[in-house]
Amino acid sequence: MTLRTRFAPSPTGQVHIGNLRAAIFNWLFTRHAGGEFLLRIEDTDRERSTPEAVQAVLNAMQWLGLTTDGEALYQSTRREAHLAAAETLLQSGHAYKLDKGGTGKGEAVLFKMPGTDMAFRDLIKGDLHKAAADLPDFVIVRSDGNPVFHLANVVDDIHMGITHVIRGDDHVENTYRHVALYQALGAPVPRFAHLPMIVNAQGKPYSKRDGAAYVGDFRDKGYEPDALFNYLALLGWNPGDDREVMPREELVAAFSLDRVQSKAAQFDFRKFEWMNAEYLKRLPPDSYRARFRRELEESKLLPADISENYLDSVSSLLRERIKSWPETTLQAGYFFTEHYSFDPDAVRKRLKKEGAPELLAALREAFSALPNFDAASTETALRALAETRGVNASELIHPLRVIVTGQPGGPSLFHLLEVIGRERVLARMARPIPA
RNA sequence: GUCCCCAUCGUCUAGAGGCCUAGGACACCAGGUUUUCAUCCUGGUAACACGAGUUCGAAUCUCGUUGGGGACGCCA
Repeated sequence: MTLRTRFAPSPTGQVHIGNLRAAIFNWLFTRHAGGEFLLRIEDTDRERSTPEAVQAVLNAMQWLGLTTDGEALYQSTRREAHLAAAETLLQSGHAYKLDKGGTGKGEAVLFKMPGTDMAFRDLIKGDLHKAAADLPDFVIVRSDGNPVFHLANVVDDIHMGITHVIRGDDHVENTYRHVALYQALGAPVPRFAHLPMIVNAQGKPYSKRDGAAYVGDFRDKGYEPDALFNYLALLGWNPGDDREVMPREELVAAFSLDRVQSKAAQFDFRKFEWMNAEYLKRLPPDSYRARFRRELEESKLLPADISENYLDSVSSLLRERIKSWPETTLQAGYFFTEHYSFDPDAVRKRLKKEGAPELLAALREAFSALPNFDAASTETALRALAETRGVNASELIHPLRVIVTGQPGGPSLFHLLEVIGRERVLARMARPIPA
């Protein structure tokens, strides 16, 4: 029998990282075992399910590289099968009709629990039990004729041949009902694994109030999908050794459910950002360049007539310093416009300093006399001037950086001067000190 | 309220009776490298919730306490 798992989101909004992690764990587990990973869209809640939300699920999975086997199954197309199962249960005496509480709305179909204590072995939490008294009968078909989640879920899992149900912690209590349904339907009971939740600093379920909570948030903020994947894989699971930055194949090879934590984990944004930076560093040069270009275009920083050479130079200067794309493009502005902004603190500290304007003027003079304007030449000239004036080189370096870039920090100064070029550098050095 | 689950540095975690004066990573602090910021290198602060028991020996096993979380829908 083929090992088969599924991700069964209900498309009622954006994809939450908790759900995403469930998908990731399912995927990792399945790929490790060489089984099949299926997608089922639980769109039976007509009120809340939307096509946009379905698309969000699909987009999220594609962005993260969560490949599925076969077509997605839409639960709304399975209504007849759900109802047929209810009929079967009615016939076999496992279910009965009841006007619960005398609503007058008609009769609902209730599933009759076995009336015995129940137990199942969770692949993550171990042996779980529940007393019969705590396992009441429950509705499987509403009085309006619509099947309820528990029924639909189990019937579809049987239909799809799901062997391992890996889902969120919040379904633990439902599992007894589900097990009873499988048994009453005469179907083999799958293995269950319940993932602990992702919580915020207060120990409550992580929500949008705690920061980026939806997959789309991470994509919009320019984070790397592989970094999110890796970080989430490590939230509640570890390979058993010290590895943390792990390529997809390594994650697949190392994954096992018995190393999944049974306690909730807190999403640590700082560690995630570190992970993201690790992935950025490892980006192959050509993908880095393509991404850099795209980011610039999207933030409207890129002039139409820019030369590929110039773009190349800028991207390699910024490359070694990037932590995130937004941060990078924020730093890139002054390479493409003369209307770059000035950091007020830097201006005050470096340009409004006594003697700075005069030193800058002298330096400008020295720069214009240079036969070549490469990094080595400007550095030599600057240090020579410092020597002559009897000041520390940094007395020239800092004001120079601020007047040319507007920023207190940045890439190697002499190299960026070379990239920007003599003409523009001299022009910038001659501009009045910003207020 | 009832039922269930959980409990190692601030955070993610290693640890399945002696290898633990508890290891790694992020964050933080200090020093070094650097023209700056970042990177990078070195070092440091920091945890077994508490109490009983079992044992020659407990972070690891048992019980209790406390704390936290989840589920209790004709939602999914």
